[in-house]
Amino acid sequence: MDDHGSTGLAGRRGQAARNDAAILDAAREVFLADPKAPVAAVAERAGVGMSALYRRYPGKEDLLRRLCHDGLRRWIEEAEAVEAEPDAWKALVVFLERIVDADVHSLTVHLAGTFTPTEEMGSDARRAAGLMDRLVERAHAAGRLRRDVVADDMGLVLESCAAIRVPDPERTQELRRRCLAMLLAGLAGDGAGPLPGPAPAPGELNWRWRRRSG
Amino acid sequence: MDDHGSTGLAGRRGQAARNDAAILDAAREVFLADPKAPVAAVAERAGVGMSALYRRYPGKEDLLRRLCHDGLRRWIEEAEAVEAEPDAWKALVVFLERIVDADVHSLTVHLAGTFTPTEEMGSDARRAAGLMDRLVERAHAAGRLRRDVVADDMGLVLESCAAIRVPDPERTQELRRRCLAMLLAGLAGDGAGPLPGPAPAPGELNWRWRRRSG
DNA sequence: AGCAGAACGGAATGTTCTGTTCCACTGCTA
DNA sequence: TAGCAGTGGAACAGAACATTCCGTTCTGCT
Repeated sequence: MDDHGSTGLAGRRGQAARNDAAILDAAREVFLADPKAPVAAVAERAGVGMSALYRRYPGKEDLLRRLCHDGLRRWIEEAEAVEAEPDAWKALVVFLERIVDADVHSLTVHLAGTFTPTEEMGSDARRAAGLMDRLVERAHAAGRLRRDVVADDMGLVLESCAAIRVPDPERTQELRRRCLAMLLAGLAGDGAGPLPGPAPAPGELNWRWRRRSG
Repeated sequence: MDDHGSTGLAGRRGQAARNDAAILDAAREVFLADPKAPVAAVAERAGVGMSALYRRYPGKEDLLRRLCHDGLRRWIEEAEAVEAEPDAWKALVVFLERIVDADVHSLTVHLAGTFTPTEEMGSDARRAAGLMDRLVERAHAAGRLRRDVVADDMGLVLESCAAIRVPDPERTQELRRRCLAMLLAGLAGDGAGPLPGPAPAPGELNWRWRRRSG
């Protein structure tokens, strides 16, 4: 059976393929705005019925998991992409900008806790942490990052930027960039005094990932 | 009828007065953690029954409103308190630290949208904005704040810090302080380049306050 | 041309969750 | 000591939600 090109527009096959994407896009938008949003909201936003959704995912949790895992993979992808950049500081900055622009942090952090994670997600998360470590280490070695900043502080930075949200998505992105710029200016060079408090410990900001104790 | 001292510990009167505070404290904790939390969670946390709650507030919305308005008043209080500080930069920093420590920003911003605001709250909000303007203006005049930062950028800062949250409240406060310090270091002096994008417009970050259009 | 079934929209269903009310009880207060 | 303000917690009604089901459409293959 020929496929007429897998992403072609014609026929039922194309419709289905387009729905695949529409559902994922809608789910991203809806669940990023409110992680507890009802499934029906996703269907409505995607312009499809409930059955189109349940044909693809056994349940809500599976959709959430998929969304989160996709975000995690994107994270790793971006982190690997900037490793080629020779300027360590620029690599870090570009990476953070990309994560902030794509709203990947919310995807991987705020969605956690709404589903039970796979083992593969666990190992991917470890891999991601390793990449972040290296990125920060390089920036330190280049002397461009203030010394009392640790890799897990980047979690603080991303969490801060992801918190900015206004109804218009494009404006949201602009404001987040502005927030990131303020943080970066504070991160570079040595500030007036040392940063207060113990630095965030590894995994401390990912508490939503911990298995529910109830 | 004598009162034995209005906050005294003895008897039914004292019990009631203590419950007043317990309910407000519990409500703050619960609703800050999740603005959509059920009322029963507040009662449980406060260690009281439902009737103790409904005797004081006609409904959930009234409790939320009260919480938010209290936060707004606290905001104004803190802003007025630092006006006496002669060092403009220190005034701004101390103010931000106090707001972050007391988690007042979440109270006034994240709770909005869960109730319909009073007119008095509207005027208080305007008053608060005016105080922020003056605080930033002073810091600018003293040359301690980078020139392309506007008053509404403080909303960005507070939103960022308020987003940091871990299960332990004290640790949360430490991490927020750290986040604030990074932002302040970036805010002081002129950074590497100008801040990107149009600065946040007045009221742009308070969109939750806008009346629901549905 | 004609059939088998993949894909779909959306209403129906059963269940959980929540705001609010109600009632019997307690122990100050006057 | 009589009365009632104050209370705990169960009961209730209705909203919200994930999931299922059924009738329909239209493609892809023979």
